[in-house]
Formats: sequence, structure tokens, C-alpha cells
Amino acid sequence: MGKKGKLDVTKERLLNEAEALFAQKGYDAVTVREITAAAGCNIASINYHFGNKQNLYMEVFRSRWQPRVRRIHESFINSLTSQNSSSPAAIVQALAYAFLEGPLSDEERQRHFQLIVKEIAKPTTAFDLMVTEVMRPIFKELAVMLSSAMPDGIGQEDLMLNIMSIFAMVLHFNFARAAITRITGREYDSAFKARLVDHIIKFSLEGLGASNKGGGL
Amino acid sequence: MGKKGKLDVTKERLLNEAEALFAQKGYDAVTVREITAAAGCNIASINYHFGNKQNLYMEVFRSRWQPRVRRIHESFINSLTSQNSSSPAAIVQALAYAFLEGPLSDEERQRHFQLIVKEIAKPTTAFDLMVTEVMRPIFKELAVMLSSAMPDGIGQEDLMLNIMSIFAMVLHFNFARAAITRITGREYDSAFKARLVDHIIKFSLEGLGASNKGGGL
DNA sequence: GTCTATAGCAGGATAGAC
DNA sequence: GTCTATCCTGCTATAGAC
Repeated sequence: MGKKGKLDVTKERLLNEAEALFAQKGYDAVTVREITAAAGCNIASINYHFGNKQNLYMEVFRSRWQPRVRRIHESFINSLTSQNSSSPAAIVQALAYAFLEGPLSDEERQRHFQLIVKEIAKPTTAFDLMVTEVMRPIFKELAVMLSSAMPDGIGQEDLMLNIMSIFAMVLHFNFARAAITRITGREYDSAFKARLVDHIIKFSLEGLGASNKGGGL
Repeated sequence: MGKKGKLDVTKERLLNEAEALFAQKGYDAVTVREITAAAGCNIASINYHFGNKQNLYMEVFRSRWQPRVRRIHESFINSLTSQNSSSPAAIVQALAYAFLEGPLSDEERQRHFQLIVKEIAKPTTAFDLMVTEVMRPIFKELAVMLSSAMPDGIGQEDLMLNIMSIFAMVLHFNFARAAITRITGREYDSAFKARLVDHIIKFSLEGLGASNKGGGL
């Protein structure tokens, strides 16, 4: 809206820096002074361009976060149609890949999930947008995809819990990086990330895969 | 330390209210004014009893959070020895039960996990305590317990990833309550909680359990 | 559209009476 | 040990010059 010229670069820089800082430290912990300093412009600019800090935060979700979800979703659909299978294995594989490797740079992905986790932990107005525009539709879609391939008697709710569990792992392995690094002692590099994708696929399809072995004490 | 008399009730009340508020809203969002008002005492009392707000936060972890971890762990060990099995099924069952039903009241559990999640999302000095005193030892213990019952060739790291995935679900189903309620439309009552325990056990042991079915598109 | 300067307020921490 | 009153800092938001 309005004229899009050279004049909007400040606005764009503000959105970029704001997103990085909000993702990193959370809404309350970030000050407008910090954001404007990072963007190399003046304190008043946030008020001029967005009205106030709250609106800037929402605009980060609309102009940065939401388009990124669409890119992830497209990547998921593409990688699924390029395989010629709608087996659970194929679906989980495409899903884990889209979310953990997919179209996002590592930095983008980290931001993306930090924003999600912070909204889940302490919902604000952006939470509504997250649930109605993203989670609910994607979970519904996955339920439809999976239901035909699941054991026959499975209910909608069981299906939904399965989907949420996969999502839980994807989310966890993205947001608990610090803890995971501290516990495993491994760097969060691309080799480890590839390993995580494999693990999520394997665990989602067969869990511990030891149900037939374990013995009595 | 020091004299334990009627005089420490204020201190205890401060710790209780501080924990509830920190868990709910996070460290930054809570003000000492809020805490002292909830505890029904004066603003200066936090400074008097704990020195400053930071120390109060750490003391919440030491005097409330850490003992609660011990109770959960004891409950886990007890329920495991009362079954006469160290099969993965028994271990996962005892684990899911200890964390989702176990010795904690629903309110306590919610607080407990909110504190964990907030530390994982934005580590402070309490994060060290969490990793070294709790996560690392429990994960190690679980790795030892499980390794004998797992498929023979499994490496330490695979084992650790499996354990972290179970932990991821337990954590997720505790902290994402708002999102889960919004998506499933179900109240987070004890019936639903029991269902979640069953689900976590089932999913941990066999994943989607559909690896043999799904067909080509 | 961008800046400086400042109003107006809320935060943590402290001094000192009781 | 608890209180009131207050200091000082740092925040958002705004007014007004350029």
C-alpha cells in the first residue's frame, strides 16, 4: 500500500532487525531503541512506520513469518508429488525434510521456530494467526493424507495426536538446540541436522522399534 | 540456614508467588511489585530476603523446582520396580506416567514444565542447573536402562535421540496446551491427559504403526 | 521521511523510620 | 522483619525542527 520506492528500505530494515531480535529475545525483552539501532535509523521511525511496537510485532508475522510458512508448505507438497507415493513413510519424509532442511536457510529456520515457540509458550495476538492460518489447516491436510494409509480402525483423534507428535519432534529439535548441544556434545551442523531428519522419520514410523525384543528383568 | 521460625513465612510466600508468576509470564514480564503484591507484603521484602530479583529467580529453582524433579524421578523408579520388567514398554510407561500423572498436582506440573520450556527457549543461569543436575543424569540413566533391550547394533547417539524424542513429546504435550486445545477442541482434563499418556507410550514404542500398510499413490 | 529532544511513566533497588 | 517514601534508570511514545 502507498508508494513503494527507495523510501521503504528503512521500513524493511526495521522488519528484518525486529524479527531477528524478537525471535532471539522475545517481545518484552526487546526495546525499540535496540531495533532502531540495529536498523541504523532513529527511535521515532518505528512509531512513524508502524504506529507502535505491537503493530511492528504483528507486521513481522504477516510480512516475514507467514510467507515463510507458505514456502515450507510448498516444499512439502513438491517433495511429496515428486515421489510417487502417499505412504506414511513418504509423507513423514517429506514433512521432516521440508521443516528441517527444506527451502529455509539455517538462520531463517531458527528464527521461524523461535517465533512459533514463543507464541505457544506465551500467546499474543499473533497466536490466533498461527493457529487459524497455519496449524489447523496443515494438520487437517495431513490427517486426510494419512488416514487412508493408517490401520483401519484409527479415529480422527488418534490421527491428530500422531501428527502432533511428529510436529512436537520437529519443533523440539529446532528450539532446544542449546540443550541438545549441551547433552549430546555435538555441534548443530548440517551433518547432525541430516541425522535428525533420519531419526525423526525412523522414530515416527516405528518408535523405539524394540517392542518385540525387551525381556523381563 | 539461620533461624527458621514464623519469620520465614513471608519468604516462603514470596517463593510460591514468584514461582507461579515466573512460570506463567516469564522472568522479564514479571515485576517485583507484582510478586510482593501477590504475596501480600512489601516491595522491599524481595530485596531484604533475596538481595535482588535475579537471586529470587534462582532460589525458586533451587527450593521448588529441583525437589520436584526428585519426586518425579522417585516416582519413575518406584513404578518401574513395582512392575517386574525392564522392557522398553515398561520403561516408557513408567516415564510417561511419572511425568504426566505421577506425584505432581496438575498445577504443579504445569508450573514445572513452563519453567523448563522458558529456560530452554531463553537460557539463564538456571539453565546450567537444569542440564547438569537433571537432564544429563536422567538421560544417561535411561540410556543404560534401555540399551540392553534395544536392537543389538544401536549406537549411543541413536539411543540418546530416541530418549530425547520421548522427552520432546512429554514436554510438548505439557507446554503446548493452549495450541492443543485450540486445534483438537478438547478440554485438557484428566480423561484427555490419560489419553495422552497412552498415546505417548504407543507412539514411542511403534510410531505411526503403519509402516507395513501404506500403498503407492 | 528522518531526526533530536523530551514528556510521561514504570521498573528495580535503597534509605531510614518503626 | 516490615514498612513508606524516594532515587535513578530505561522504557514507549510524541512534538516539532529539518
